[in-house]
Amino acid sequence: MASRSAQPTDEQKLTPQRGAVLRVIREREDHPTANDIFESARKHLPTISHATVYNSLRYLKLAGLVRELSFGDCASRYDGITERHDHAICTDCGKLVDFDLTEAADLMRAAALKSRFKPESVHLTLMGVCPDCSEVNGSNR
Amino acid sequence: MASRSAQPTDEQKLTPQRGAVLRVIREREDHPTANDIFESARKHLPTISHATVYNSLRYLKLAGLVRELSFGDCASRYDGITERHDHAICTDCGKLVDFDLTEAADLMRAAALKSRFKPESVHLTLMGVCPDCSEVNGSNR
DNA sequence: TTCCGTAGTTAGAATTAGTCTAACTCTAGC
DNA sequence: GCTAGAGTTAGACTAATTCTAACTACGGAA
Repeated sequence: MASRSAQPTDEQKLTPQRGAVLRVIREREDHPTANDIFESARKHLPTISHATVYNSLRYLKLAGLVRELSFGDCASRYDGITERHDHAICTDCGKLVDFDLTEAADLMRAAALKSRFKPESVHLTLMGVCPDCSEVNGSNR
Repeated sequence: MASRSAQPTDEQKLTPQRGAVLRVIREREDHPTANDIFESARKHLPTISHATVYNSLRYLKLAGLVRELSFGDCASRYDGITERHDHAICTDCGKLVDFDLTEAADLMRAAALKSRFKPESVHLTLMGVCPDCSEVNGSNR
């Protein structure tokens, strides 16, 4: 996120700290926790504090630049891909993989009908065994 | 422990503490957090400890008697309904509602294909506005 | 029956994630 | 230079969860 201070938009608010947080999330293809981000951001910006990382994450989330995910383990994870997509979690090694289910629109409609909610977004999580693990474990699973 | 020492099955392991935890989860139709469960279980079993509740929850989860859910707020929630079902979360009031999407089997197949995972279960979360909230807020939303 | 090992429970300490707060810094407008 | 506002910082605080070590109950072997 560079330079351009022409328009007084949200971009103006992308301080060095927020930029560093965003860069960390975008540079990693895994889904780091807030703490992972803190550690990595400190490499670029040694004085950045814990609270700033959380503030930045909240800001970036509101600005729609990152997405917050949460799975069983209490620590939120962050994802720089902001288009709608789904996740698969390996029950063996815990790996988290992105994929996109094109049926999502239909899905949301069906879910909204069933639940009688006014739909905003839908998110699907597949629990299963990832290709690596199922290969290692062979057929005994 | 309750009587019947006939079959040495899993049921043998349902100690009073675990029974109390299970009862609490089943008696409530909301989705209590571990702490809610701890508080309620203490009413039946005043000496039960925090760690025992967590141990029991882990045991019950492994035994397939309860399900753990997790949403943004760090505290896991527990659900006594063990049949597969989906959840809708109100973005306005935070209410969590169960529903069942019959398309789930197809869904899982499609998701497994896309992600190349060996599927075990699929879980769908609809974010949206619940009937109550959308009624209150009327059309200005 | 007594002893021993195992499983489960207990209390409380420790750890981890995340929030809060008050002081500090930077920048813009006066 | 002074002031206000936004953002940052360090560190205290809170809540969720796990760990640990001592204790208890119970079943099987001697």
